[in-house]
Amino acid sequence: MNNKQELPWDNPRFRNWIAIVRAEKAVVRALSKALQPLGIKLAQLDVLMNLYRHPGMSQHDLARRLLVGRSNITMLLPQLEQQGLLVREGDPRDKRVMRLNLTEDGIALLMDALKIYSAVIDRVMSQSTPEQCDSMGEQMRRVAEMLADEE
Amino acid sequence: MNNKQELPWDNPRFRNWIAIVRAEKAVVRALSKALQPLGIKLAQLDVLMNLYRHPGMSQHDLARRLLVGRSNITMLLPQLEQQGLLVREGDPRDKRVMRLNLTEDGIALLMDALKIYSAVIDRVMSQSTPEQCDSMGEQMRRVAEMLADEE
DNA sequence: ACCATTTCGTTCAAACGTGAACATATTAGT
DNA sequence: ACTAATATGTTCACGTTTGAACGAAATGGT
Repeated sequence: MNNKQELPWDNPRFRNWIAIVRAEKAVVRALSKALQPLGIKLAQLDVLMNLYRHPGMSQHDLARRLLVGRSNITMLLPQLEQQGLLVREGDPRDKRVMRLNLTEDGIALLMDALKIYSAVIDRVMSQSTPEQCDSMGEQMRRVAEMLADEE
Repeated sequence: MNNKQELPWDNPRFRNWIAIVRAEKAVVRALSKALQPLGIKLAQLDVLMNLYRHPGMSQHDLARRLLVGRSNITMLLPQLEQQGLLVREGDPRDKRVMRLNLTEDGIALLMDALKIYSAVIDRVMSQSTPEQCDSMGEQMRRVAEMLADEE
C-alpha cells in the first residue's frame, strides 16, 4: 500500500510557499521588535503608510487595501487619532464616508518608522541580488493581483 | 525643504517586501476559505504538517518551529486531540515533555487538506516559472535561516 | 416620488495569539 | 548530596482581528 504517492513536499511550488510563509512570519517578528522603541505597532504603521500614499482615503477603501475587515479599521483609528497622527472628517458629498488624512506628527512618525522598517528589510534581504529580489517582487505582485481580481 | 529624500518606496527591496506581505495575506485568506469544507484551520494544519514530518516532537519544539508561543500550542492541542487527530503522551525519560504523534485519522485528514492546500498554491503560483519560484524559495529560506540564527 | 437595495461605518460577542507568572521536573555547580 | 539555575507545559489576563447585526445615508428601478 502506497499512500505517499505525490506528497505535497515533492511539489516545488508547495515547498517554496512554505518557505515564504516561514520567512514572512520571522521578518514580521523582527519588524515588530525593531519598531517597539517608537511605540507603534505594525498594524498601525500599515494604516499610516497607506494614508501617506493615498491621502483622503475612506475607511472602507483602507480596509480593502489592508485586506482586513472594516470593523478592524474602526477599532484601529481612535488610537491613532488620539495620538494626533491622523484626522478623520466626514465627506460633505457623502455623509457616510470618513476621509482620513495624516497630520504633520503622523508623517513625522511614519518617516521615523519607515527608516527602521527599511533598514530591517535591507538587512534580511541582503543575501539576494537586486535581480533576484525584483523577480520575487514581480511574482508576488502577480499573485496578489490574481487573488484581488477574483475578489 | 525636502523631506522626501530617500523615500522607502524608492528602495526596491522595500517595495518588493511590501508585495510579499500583501500576497502572503491574500493567499492565506484563499487557503483558509478553501480549507473551510474540511473543518480545519490553518493553525491546526500547521501542527499536523509538522508532526507528520517530525513524529514524536515535543510541544516546545513544535512551538519553536511554528514561530508561536508555547502557550499557543497548549491551547491548540486539546481540540486536535479530542478530534482524535493526534495523541499526547509523556516522555518516560523526561517527565516534563509531551511527545506528540499523529493518529491514522490525523494523517488521513492531513492528506486531504494538503491536496487542497497544494492545489491552491499551484494555482496562485502558476504565473511563475519553476526557476523563478525556486529562486524565490531559496531567498526566503536564507532569510528565515538568518533570523533563526540570531534567535 | 417611492420603495428596495446597496454602501459605509459602528457595535458587540467570540476566536485567536501573546507574554508573564506559575508548578513541576531536570541539569549544573559546588 | 544539595542548592541554584534552567527547561517544559499550563494558566490567565490582555490586546487584536473577525464576522454578524445594526443604523444612517446614498443609489437605482419603477
